[in-house]
Amino acid sequence: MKVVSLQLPSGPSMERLPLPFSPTELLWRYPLPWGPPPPSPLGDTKAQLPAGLPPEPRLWTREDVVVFLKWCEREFDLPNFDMDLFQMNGKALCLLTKTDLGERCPGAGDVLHNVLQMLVRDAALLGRMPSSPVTPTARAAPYPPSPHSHPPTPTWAVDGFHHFHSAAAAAAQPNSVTLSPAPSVDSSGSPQRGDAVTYAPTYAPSVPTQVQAASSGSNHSDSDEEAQFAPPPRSPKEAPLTSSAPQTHAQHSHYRAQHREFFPNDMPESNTNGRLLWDFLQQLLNDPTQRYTNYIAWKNRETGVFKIVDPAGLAKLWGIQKNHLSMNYDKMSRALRYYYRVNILRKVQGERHCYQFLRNPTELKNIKNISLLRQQMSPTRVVPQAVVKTEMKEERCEDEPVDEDMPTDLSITASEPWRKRARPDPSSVASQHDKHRISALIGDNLMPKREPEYSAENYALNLRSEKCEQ
DNA sequence: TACCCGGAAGCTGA
DNA sequence: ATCAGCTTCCGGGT
Repeated sequence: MKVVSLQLPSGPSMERLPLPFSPTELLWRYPLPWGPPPPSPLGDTKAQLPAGLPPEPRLWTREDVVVFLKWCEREFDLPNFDMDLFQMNGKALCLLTKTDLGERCPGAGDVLHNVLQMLVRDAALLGRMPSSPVTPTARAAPYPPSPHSHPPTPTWAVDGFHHFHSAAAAAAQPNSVTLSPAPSVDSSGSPQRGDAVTYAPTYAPSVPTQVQAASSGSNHSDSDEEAQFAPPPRSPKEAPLTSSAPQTHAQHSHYRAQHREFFPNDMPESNTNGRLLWDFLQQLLNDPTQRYTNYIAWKNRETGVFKIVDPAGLAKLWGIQKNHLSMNYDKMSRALRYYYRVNILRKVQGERHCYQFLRNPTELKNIKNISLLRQQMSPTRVVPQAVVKTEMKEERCEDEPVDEDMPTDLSITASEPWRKRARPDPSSVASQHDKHRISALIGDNLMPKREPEYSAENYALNLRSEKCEQ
């Protein structure tokens, strides 16, 4: 993997860790490595590690761990930890899962876990991405809105984020995307303001772009756009939010209250924290402040259709999220294509960089749970590839319901069976990819084949029903 | 040329 | 050790 020189916040700003944001909060705070970070609401005086504490938690001694925990108690208004349960060095501490931490410090495990994860990640980022000034560049113009763009459909207030965002707004909590602290209990997000297609033409770059490109050696599709990289889209409304949050103890407490509201201890594993690509995309798409619409934006939220506005930029974000800094759109799109076969996504034909979620966030969220049942489920119906190709030649339009007999075997081109591309002998294909076939089982089991639920229509329907459930 | 596709193998964290 | 979910690379089609 190529090492990228990225301009990351360094020095004091990195030591003043904006706790208790998640590891990936770094990304959301500093949405791009090639732009300076926005002011951190938590980043000032209070939220810095005690002096002398190494920034890399895994290097901490037992004493350091104690110092850290004491600091957390103060800083985040956490109940006092039982230090006997933390007789360990930093490395061991970092190996504790959220559940482990929750057992040791009920009510604060998730906070502690997130803090640790962020520290670890920050340390890793610092270690591998020395800052390197490069020539500032600026995007000449925002991505032109697609002529097919639909007007905003500000109706998706359907999930558990609803109250969170309200609270967050009340607390002037900026950057509330918080991919990782796990609001992705339901990753859909629920913007309180206008959403959907906003290609964010309002952003006026005011800071130099800092990028030393990962793509200098990576695949096509990066370099050209890279030369145009501008700072992340930031809607004007973000600025006041970002800058108006002095770091106070009360706000730590407030954050904590929100945090716990979102991540009650009895459901610590019910999210993917943006670690999964679909979740990552959903959270960017549903960012309440619409900061990522220069990267990815809904074209039609009701039907789950979205457009990757800046493929290279989005891929980089994803790469940062996953610590694969050589990520590019080619690779990321491969991951997206794997979602075809499990009917999470499909390509919108004829439109570049346009995809459609075939499942709403709640369904996606449930995939994880349902997967636990896969062994109890009936085996996958295997459809011979040749048959599928014959059966499904007709191209579907974007909003047309998917064929009820959508093939789901992984060896089958489920996403676009109308493609007439020559394929290897189906029998040989069928004997391959056992590993991925397991994934297909999960997908299959999620999708009763007689229910056309993966249609755009049903996507919207599900959204509405979710609203009702709220 | 960029996008798009899916096969194949490998990696990583749980 | 197993598995999910990618990541990486690739050859080929549009």
